[in-house]
Amino acid sequence: MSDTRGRVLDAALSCLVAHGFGGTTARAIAQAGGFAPGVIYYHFTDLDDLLVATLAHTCEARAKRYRAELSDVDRAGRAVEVLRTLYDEDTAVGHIAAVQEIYAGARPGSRLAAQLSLETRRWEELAEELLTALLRGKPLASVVRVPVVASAAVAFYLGMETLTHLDGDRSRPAALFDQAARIATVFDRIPRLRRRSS
Amino acid sequence: MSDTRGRVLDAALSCLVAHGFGGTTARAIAQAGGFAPGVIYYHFTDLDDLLVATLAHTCEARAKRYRAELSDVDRAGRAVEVLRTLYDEDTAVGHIAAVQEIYAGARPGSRLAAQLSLETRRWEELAEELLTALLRGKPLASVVRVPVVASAAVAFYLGMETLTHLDGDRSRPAALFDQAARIATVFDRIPRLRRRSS
Amino acid sequence: MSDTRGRVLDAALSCLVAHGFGGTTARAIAQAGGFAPGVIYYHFTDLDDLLVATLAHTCEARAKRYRAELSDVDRAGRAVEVLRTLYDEDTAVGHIAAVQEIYAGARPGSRLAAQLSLETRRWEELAEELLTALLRGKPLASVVRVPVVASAAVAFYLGMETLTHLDGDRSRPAALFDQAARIATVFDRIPRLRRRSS
Amino acid sequence: MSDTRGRVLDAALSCLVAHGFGGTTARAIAQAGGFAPGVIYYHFTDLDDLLVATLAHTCEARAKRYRAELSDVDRAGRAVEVLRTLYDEDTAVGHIAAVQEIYAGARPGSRLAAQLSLETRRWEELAEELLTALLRGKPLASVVRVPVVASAAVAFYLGMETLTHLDGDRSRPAALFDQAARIATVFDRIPRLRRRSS
DNA sequence: CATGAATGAGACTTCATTCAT
DNA sequence: GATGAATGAAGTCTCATTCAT
Repeated sequence: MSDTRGRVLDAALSCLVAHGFGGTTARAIAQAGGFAPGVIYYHFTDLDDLLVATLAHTCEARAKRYRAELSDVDRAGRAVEVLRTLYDEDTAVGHIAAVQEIYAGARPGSRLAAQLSLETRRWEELAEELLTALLRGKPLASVVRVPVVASAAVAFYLGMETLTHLDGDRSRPAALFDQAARIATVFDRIPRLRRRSS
Repeated sequence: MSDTRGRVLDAALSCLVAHGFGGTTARAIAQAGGFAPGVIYYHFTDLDDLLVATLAHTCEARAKRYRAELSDVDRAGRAVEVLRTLYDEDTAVGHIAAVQEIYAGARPGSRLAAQLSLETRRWEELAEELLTALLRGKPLASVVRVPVVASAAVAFYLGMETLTHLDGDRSRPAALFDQAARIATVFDRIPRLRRRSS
Repeated sequence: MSDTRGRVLDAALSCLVAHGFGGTTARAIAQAGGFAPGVIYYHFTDLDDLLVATLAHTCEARAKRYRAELSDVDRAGRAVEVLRTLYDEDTAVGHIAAVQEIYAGARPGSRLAAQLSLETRRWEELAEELLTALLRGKPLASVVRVPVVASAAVAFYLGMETLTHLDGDRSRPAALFDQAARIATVFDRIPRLRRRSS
Repeated sequence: MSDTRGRVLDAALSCLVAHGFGGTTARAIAQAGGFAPGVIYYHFTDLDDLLVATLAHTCEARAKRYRAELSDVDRAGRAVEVLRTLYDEDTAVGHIAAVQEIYAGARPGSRLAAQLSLETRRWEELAEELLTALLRGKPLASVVRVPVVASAAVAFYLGMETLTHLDGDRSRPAALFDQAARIATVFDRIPRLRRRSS
């Protein structure tokens, strides 16, 4: 059973973080992981294949974590708080930077793009769950299409990362979370309507 | 006089649209424009230089158009309507796809990244102007930090494009504009407070 | 009558000094002289032709100067003194650096190489004249083949320049002139034999 | 194990001889050695790096040979004789032509220039050893600064090669060795002074 | 399983030179 | 006489990928 496979995956992730999509070459990955370039092709079909696996790997781990922390959150204020923490974790482990690089570099139509669509869909589902919980019983619920707003949330998150990554200005997400907290407070003040159990 | 410079700019833009950032090589641009690769280097220092110029070129043209159409809009419903039209234009001329590719491909720290920051700032300013007009007199104004939300809007727009570009699903922006229209209607129903002229 | 031709010649020389043989491109010369690249091809067949002319131009000027200063020198001490001054002049006007670059860059068999042979021959002749004057009547004269030693002197001068140029160590020629002066003193102490006028 | 590295080194040397510094391109080297251009970059960082290695390689081999042959020579006549043989060897193996090309082509300030300075220093040291042995006990010793004359000898050797290389006139070195032999004979006739052992 | 040398296509860029104006 | 835009060949170097060991 190959432990090396995991090393390759890790090396690819850290290479993405350190050198970007364009700098994630077979040689660079091999050097980052301390193995020979040929190893990559033993465990993966080609670089695209490796990147697909890397993406799946990091997303799965992070999504599990998100779900664990958000499972019983139903107030916006608390949600923002938790998301801020999770976001900081993302940043710390490099997940964010790597995924953003993959989004940036993947060519439409490639296998990597397909996997990306799949992961995007998963994150949208997660957002839908949270949104549904937050909106339960709120009068605003009738005006909001949950899937659409969930999709908007994912898009926003990705875009914010692209900008932050580019200018390295880490105060941007901070300000955004602050603003979100402010709006969350207003939101949480809106009373829930009585409903039959659903 | 240099009409060719403009042809190079156009070729770069269409190449970005057709082959993405990674596919925008000197050769591909030359082929797209029907000139020799050397021409690029006669008019521009670098591919980077060309891309910077291309970005500035398309952004300037589009920003002018946005400003013209949005100058006297002060209701959200109308704003969404106009933005939808402008967005369709963006899509038609390729502006959007090209800019998104550049965002995706630019390496942090590069000259291109710097220009991108600059353009981002400009779009944020435009968003700020619009937001300020929309919020004037609204009770929500006190809870909203205009610059932060403007920045969020730009981020969202960029992220939406990244996703749309990747999976080619043009129904996403349509759904989002619909949702935005719906929220705009609610928003426009909130009455403005009386204010002293200002 | 073309004054521009002279400007091209000067530009080529200063370009040789500033950027070396390899950096002496048509564009670089044009920029150095403040004219369009096309001008070069109006006055000269090609770059090789220009370099040939440049070499001839600077050598002629310097050779005239050497001959003027050395015409009536017949003692080694004085010769070394004068040569040191002329060498400093060479350095100041860039003659030396330019010629050295041409020697370095010229391909055997090229027209430039042919011109170089010709100029070398001229400098050897000048050296022969000086050597003959210095050796007149000396007992050493019988052991010395003037043309051979003259050729050695030119070779030495060229080699010294190559080394000096490479490491930028201007103390080397200084030390060599000092040593030469020391040997010249010894040489001048050897009495001349009586001879019939010759 | 890398036998190919050696082939690349040899190819570079022969390419230098055959096509000169300017003609020693990656492609030309690859063709000369019968391998793909990419191989060069597998074994060396750079063309510069390869040239540095080539220089070191040939110089080391030759210097060892010089030292072996000259170790116990203390008379000028014999020295000239040995040097003439060594020179013929240099010519035969291409060492001389290659090194001369490198001297000619190296840009001041480059890594190659630095290596060249180093090698120059080594040849000067060798010359110093020989000169010291020849001058031991001679009255002339007091007027001669060994390091300076050693440096002059190296410069002369280099310059002679530049000239010979350019016009392909192999009679020049022959004449010079003849002249040197003649002077050596005179020199060897000067008696050594008595000295305390040292 | 793993290695690392080798390949060859292709990227960017520079340059001498030409030519219409 | 002079200009400067354009060309196309050639140069350096990188990289995904293969393959013998």
